[in-house]
Amino acid sequence: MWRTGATLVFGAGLGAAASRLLSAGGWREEGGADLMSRVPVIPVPGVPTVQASELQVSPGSSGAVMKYGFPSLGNIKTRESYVTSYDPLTRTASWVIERLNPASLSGLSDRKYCEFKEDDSIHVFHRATNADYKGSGFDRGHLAAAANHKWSQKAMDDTFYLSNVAPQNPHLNQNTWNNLEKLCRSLTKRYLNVYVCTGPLYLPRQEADGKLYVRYQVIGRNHVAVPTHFFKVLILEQADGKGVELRSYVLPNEPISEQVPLERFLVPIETIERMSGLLFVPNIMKRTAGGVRAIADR
DNA sequence: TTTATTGT
Repeated sequence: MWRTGATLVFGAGLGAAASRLLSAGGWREEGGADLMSRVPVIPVPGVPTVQASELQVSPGSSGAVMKYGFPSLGNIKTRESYVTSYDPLTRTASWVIERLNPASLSGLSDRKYCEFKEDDSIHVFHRATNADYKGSGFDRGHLAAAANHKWSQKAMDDTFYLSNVAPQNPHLNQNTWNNLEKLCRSLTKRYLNVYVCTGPLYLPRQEADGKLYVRYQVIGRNHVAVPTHFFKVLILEQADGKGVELRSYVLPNEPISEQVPLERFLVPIETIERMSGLLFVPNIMKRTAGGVRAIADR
């Protein structure tokens, strides 16, 4: 069984497909086959590539990884393998962006040389520690995945900062979430670059009194927040230079049968933007001539 | 293969 026990309810204005996908009773999709025709894989025609000189929103030297802009502008950190925004309240990242291509995926780096470590750049009041996770029942789930950065041991090491980690259901992490990470890597065979933005979500649920509450567990002495869900936004650059495509996923932080196809978790990017407080599409539109075209349920 | 934790 993979459906959520709790009822998920979102605010007005969500796309029909999204509200159907996330409707009361959990994640069972009722739209049938035509749901897929109305959801994600968004073609973005127009400018195929953007020159580095056009980058203006990038604080620091985040470079090519941030080509499509920042989802938010607080607590930005740039590491060897990713750029991230840290949320001191939850003791985990708001989002992490990485760029995958065949070069980033190949190399001799090995996670056996890596250890999860505190992020000393974060104030000790707001920092997760390994002790927080120990015995919690949750995995230290990577946001930017280690195997995405075999090109450099330093790059792989940097994914082991606990600021790039969130408490994740072990079954989810080691099965369906792992499969989603593998899918991201396999897409580098068909696309020039795969930009991946990953983060936690803390979604409201309807409780017994009929009202909506955001409720999440916290673990350890530092009260590291356990996300209710995780998102992944993929920006896929076509190799022929014709433009980019978007795909965005939301998965509940609970066991999911591997029998459930990943397509079942596709959602319109606007759904993630509303739920997360982040913005992706304005950035992408700024970076492309044609903008985001024709999403049926937008 | 990659994702991990726990115990010795």
